[in-house]
Amino acid sequence: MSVHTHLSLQKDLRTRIETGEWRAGDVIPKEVELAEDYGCSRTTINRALRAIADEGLIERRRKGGTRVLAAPVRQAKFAIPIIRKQVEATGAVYRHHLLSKHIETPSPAIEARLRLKQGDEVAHIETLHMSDGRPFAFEERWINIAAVPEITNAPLEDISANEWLVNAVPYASGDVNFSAVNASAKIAARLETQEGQALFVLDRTTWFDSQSITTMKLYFAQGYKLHTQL
Amino acid sequence: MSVHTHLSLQKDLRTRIETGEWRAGDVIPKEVELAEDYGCSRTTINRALRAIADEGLIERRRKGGTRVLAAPVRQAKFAIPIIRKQVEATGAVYRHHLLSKHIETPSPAIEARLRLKQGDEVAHIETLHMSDGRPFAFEERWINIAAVPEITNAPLEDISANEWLVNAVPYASGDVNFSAVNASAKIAARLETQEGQALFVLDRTTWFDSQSITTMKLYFAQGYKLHTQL
DNA sequence: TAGTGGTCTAGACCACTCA
DNA sequence: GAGTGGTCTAGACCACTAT
Repeated sequence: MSVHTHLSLQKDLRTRIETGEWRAGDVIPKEVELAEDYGCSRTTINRALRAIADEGLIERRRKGGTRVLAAPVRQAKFAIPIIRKQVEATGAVYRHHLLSKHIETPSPAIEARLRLKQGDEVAHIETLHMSDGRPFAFEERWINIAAVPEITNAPLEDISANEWLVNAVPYASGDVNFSAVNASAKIAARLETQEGQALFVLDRTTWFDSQSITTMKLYFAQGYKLHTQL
Repeated sequence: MSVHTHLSLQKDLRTRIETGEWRAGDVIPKEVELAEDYGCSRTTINRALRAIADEGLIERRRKGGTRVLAAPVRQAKFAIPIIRKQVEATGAVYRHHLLSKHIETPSPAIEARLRLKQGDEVAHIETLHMSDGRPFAFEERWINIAAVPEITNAPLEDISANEWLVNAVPYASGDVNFSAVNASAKIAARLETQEGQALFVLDRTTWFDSQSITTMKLYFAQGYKLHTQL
């Protein structure tokens, strides 16, 4: 093994791009040449370049070579943890209150979001998530009973629907939207704020194996920020 | 080469986890065994497992083996493109208006955010981004002149500060926050909405080589959603 | 101390794509 | 048709860590 690892190579190659040695649009040397220059195997160079390409810094084409991209599309990554863990990560004590749970015929909007057949019923659940005794987020959720019939017997006083579902259907996929809304009177009361207060909202619909599981809206208390680094 | 590729292996291994053949907490077979089972080399198995580990589905430890994680931390990825491209991607026509540009002594808050020395000056720029003639986002930005002196001569009527900076300092890193705020009277007027309207805000500070470049707040017009898939 | 993943290597063949 | 990246292989040694 030479003195280079795929990580040190990544760092070095990235630097050569960032300092402008290789400018946007330039074709950088081919793998075989880089391998000779660095005195390592082509496999290792390849791994380093692949990592950089995944980040969007370069673009690679067979025969065309490897190009530095002009406007790297910045990708922000957010972790979407279970709410309990999100609260506990701040050092606060988590609790949740099950405010209501009904089995009902969904509104047309919910029926469409979950792509239900007519007559399918949903569990409609309202939960308040607390951090050190103060409201952290208000959750309104609808669950496709046909997909998860066990929900009707779940002990949602002890474990939040959020967490129960993650355990019951851990590897689901889904759509996520973030937006801002003015608090309605009802939601303002839940979150102990004023009607009209701007709230950060997470809107999520979850699927497993092309069957809809649940759709939910999570209204975070005033002042919440979603943070990440680039 | 066997019939397996690292991609087909990834898919197969993922399925075995998602269907519950390997449950949360289980240790799955070691690389050498999987290589024998699938009739491929350990290198290929390793690559497939590494990819799955990057997604947060499994956890790998030397000597400890590979474990299925209990609560996979879902990672949402968002692309953060140049605003012009974001608008144009919807098929709309993009334009921007430079509302103001001043060289000034920063407020203490901005000074702290950019970690400026006392006496350092900033360019304070206000821009309105338009989509098909309607307000799309209002941008308030402060630029560290010491870091990017060329900004004082940049033709910001023709190219938005957003885009100019991406070209001038393409490979910067930074912090990003998303939040919700009520529109002030001034911002409401810019975005042609009402005071108090909940707005989705992107708050970003950018660094290059541990020197601060710029900090900005981007207020999106009413109804904006940030979307992604899991 | 022993077992498992982390990584590197040299060589090979393949697949895409540019000219 | 030829050049470049994409990938696989077999073997090797290393680094971490569980027991």
